[in-house]
Amino acid sequence: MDQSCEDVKNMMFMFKNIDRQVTQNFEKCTGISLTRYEILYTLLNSGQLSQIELQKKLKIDQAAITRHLKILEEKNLVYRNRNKQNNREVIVEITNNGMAILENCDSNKTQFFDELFHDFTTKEKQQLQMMLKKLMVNSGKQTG
Amino acid sequence: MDQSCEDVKNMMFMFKNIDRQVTQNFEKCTGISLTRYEILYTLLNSGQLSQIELQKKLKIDQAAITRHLKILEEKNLVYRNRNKQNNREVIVEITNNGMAILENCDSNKTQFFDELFHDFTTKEKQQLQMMLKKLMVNSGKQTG
DNA sequence: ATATTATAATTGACTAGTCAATGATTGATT
DNA sequence: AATCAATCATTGACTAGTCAATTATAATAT
Repeated sequence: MDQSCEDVKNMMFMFKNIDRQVTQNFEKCTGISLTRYEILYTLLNSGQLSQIELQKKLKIDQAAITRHLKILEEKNLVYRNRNKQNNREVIVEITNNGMAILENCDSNKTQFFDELFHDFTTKEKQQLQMMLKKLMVNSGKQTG
Repeated sequence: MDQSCEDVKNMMFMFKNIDRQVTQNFEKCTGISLTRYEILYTLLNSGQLSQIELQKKLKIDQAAITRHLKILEEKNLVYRNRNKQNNREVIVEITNNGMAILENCDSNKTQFFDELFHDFTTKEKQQLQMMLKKLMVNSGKQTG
């Protein structure tokens, strides 16, 4: 296999491993999973959202959203109520408890991210960000 | 939350999504999962390996390795035999069938990767590779 | 008004990882 | 030689996603 292809494959391998490591470490460090953090954070910024809106923002399957929210609701971190105007929808909202959780893990999270990127310049971070955006678009196009 | 931290969080989010997309698309495109492709490819290049050696190269859990190999063995893509010199070890080797599979998916794979990086310059790819290596190291350090 | 279609959430069955416990074998210590 | 510790593979129970089928509701067309 030619070198360029080998390199790309290697990058995919690294993607997988970095994601796994980061996800694991984030939870150890902050006490909340990265996805559930993301859900709470999105709700904090956007206010009330239906599950489908949340799904579109987070780009994970609706089934996964439903299950996460069930757990977050059990822990009193979100409220869920049917939309009176459209009974198909469930409207989700963060609770005070949920906000407190976000605040609590904030300094851990910051430290965590700082460590991860400690040997990156600001410019490098920008470049990475830009390249990731391109890959998001390209990988999104490949099917559907 | 400050902007830099927000950006980093966003990158982690993109990591997750790119990995998911790529993994999914790769399998659709080539007919084999990226991890199992990686296992076969590693065996092709390294010859016989014990499961623990494979585990160290792929950096995924031993349990996952065992399960993948079981399936690959059922499909006659690898051989597995206890090491006579050390009966704790299982020695794994790719079969001719396994090599054929790798060859078959090769052009699909190449096209797949080309599409994914179609708007990247060679230099950008190199930079990305370098940054991913740094992130691998950094994320590996954060715990154990 | 009724039948059809579309949308939103849920559930079940699946894949691919994790960790922790277990079993078998080997190596080291006394 | 017998015990104790370490190593390797396996298994079971778990998390977090996927897809496909189901249910309930809303919107549309006849």
